[in-house]
Amino acid sequence: MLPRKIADSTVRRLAMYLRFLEEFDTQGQDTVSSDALARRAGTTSAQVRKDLSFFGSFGKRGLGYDVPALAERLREILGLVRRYRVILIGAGRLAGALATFSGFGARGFDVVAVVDQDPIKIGKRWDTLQIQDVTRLEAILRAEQVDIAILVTPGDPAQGLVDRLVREGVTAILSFAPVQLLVPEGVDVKYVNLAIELETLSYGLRHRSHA
Amino acid sequence: MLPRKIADSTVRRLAMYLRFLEEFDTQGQDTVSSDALARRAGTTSAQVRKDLSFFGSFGKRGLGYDVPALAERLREILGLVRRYRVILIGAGRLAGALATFSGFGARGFDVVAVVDQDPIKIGKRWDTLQIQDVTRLEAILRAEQVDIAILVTPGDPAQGLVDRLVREGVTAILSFAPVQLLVPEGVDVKYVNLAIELETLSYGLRHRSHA
DNA sequence: TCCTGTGAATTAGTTCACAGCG
DNA sequence: CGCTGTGAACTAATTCACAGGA
Repeated sequence: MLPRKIADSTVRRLAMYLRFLEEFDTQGQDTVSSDALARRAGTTSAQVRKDLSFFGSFGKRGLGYDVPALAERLREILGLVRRYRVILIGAGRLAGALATFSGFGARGFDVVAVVDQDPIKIGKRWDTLQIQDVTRLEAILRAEQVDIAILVTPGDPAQGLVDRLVREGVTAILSFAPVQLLVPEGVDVKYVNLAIELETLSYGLRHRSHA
Repeated sequence: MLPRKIADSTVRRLAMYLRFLEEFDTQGQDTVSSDALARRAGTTSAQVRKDLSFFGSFGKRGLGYDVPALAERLREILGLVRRYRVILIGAGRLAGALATFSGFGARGFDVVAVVDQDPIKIGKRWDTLQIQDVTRLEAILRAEQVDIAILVTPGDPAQGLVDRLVREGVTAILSFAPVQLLVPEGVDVKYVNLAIELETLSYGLRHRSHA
């Protein structure tokens, strides 16, 4: 039911399936086949069934999957039956966009604190959030019961900040900093690196046009 | 030398290697081993050598790689020997953060236009960029010789906008819209989906703590 | 019949291990 | 020596293909 190691790619697809199931649910569709779900998610029906099979059998042969039931199962699998408390490390423009992005809240992630090192930014408000001094990071992490940290800083200070997060027990980090972070076993870091996405597109432009 | 199909994961690592080579170069280090580069990039020396081997042999046995020379070769491979013209589709907060993010310019990507559909936003300026009406999209794409489009809209209008981009010959798209886009063969779409990153972290939190 | 669930087959990606060159 | 370059071995991920239940 909960096997040793599920591939990251599988987990990401589950999150996508959930999104599309919610869409189908809103449209009042109460049943869906692996094929329909696959088409929506840009994959194959076998992939959908295999992904789900790691966690159990949720479908009815000849019929497909019950949309709200499967959605609920995926929410459980993904751990989305509770809300998560998120801290933003860094208060630049990107952090501001993330802080005020209502989509996170809608999906169960609440930004509960923002910190920065810049005295000019500290004290300013973004909606109901006040930018706090990063020197108080440890106190904030404890007081706010933070589950997830989003790192939105330049590369240089990133590792030092991660060390402090880890020391306080944070085990889930989403980093926009363009550096490879060193973390101990048991700490999960996901990277979003926009420059690398663009460079990958650049590679494709060069090589597809020359093909 | 330029083999048929290089894995996306390989291309992304090449982009990372380039970043670290530039770092080494700045520090005046003129030679680097696959092992040192691997350590910095969070991978293995065999992986580094294999990744590079798809494109040729750039190292010296017993010595390693010449830092500036390998960096230059990677820039060629990735197509970063020229600059790219980027359009932002959508003028929300995230787009604003991207538009004014100097990191893109530093890596060869120039934001040359921003469009939006909202009359309140149209005409406003972000630095030197003026937000234009999305109805003029086709004209702008032609006038500005756009290479890459970054889609920063809600999910609903995304597919329609992509269709228009594709019709005008855009073949490289970076999408922040939380939907799967349908594009013809030859058009390359990369996705950045922040909600899915967070949900993947959520999965890890749930399953590691229960292990 | 239709569509799931799943072993088996296949393909893709990574790591090993060593020959060979500087 | 030391470290690259690369087939071969291995591991991971995807796809096939079909038995079997609704």
